[in-house]
Amino acid sequence: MAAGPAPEARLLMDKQTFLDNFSNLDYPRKTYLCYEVELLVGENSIPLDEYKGFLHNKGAAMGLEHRHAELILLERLASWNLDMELRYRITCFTSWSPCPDCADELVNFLRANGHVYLRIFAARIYDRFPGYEAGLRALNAAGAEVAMMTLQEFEYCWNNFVDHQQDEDKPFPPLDNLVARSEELSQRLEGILQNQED
DNA sequence: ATTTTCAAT
Repeated sequence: MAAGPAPEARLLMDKQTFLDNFSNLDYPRKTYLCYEVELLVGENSIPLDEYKGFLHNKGAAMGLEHRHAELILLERLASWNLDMELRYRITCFTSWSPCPDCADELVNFLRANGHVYLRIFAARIYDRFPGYEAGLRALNAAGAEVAMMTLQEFEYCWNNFVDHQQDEDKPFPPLDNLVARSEELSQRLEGILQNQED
């Protein structure tokens, strides 16, 4: 077998895939999720690059199982067998915020794994199903940070998860209205999280 | 200028 890439070489996301799926001005019918893990040691955090990557939901090809992105993340997490004696922070950048069911699953995971802290930055609010607000609040109440992606997170993802070999493509191309839309969504999310409906 | 949402609310 030919020598493969070094173990630390990770697959990066195609530029256009990122732009198409993380744009907060569109409504793609799939979800991408970038994730990274840090080990928390005292006041410090150590990036664990072997647990850095991205995934997307498993679609609906006839008869095949479909699965939301968050559930795939939880499967990967389980496979890593993170040390229960240590503390970790998982940061996700997801193109759609978690649906109510996925929010429940994440809450269950957090309850069972007190050594894992979770941060979720979403490009858009997935408000298709009733209960999405309560789901986001439940996540928040379970200790997860839930926020919208701002320009800072878009740039971070671009620099850390996206393949832009050519120099001319290096800086994140600021999409029209992306920042304004992000601010709008952040205000809306803040309202959702502060609401005490349930 | 528009559109609408990880198949199946």
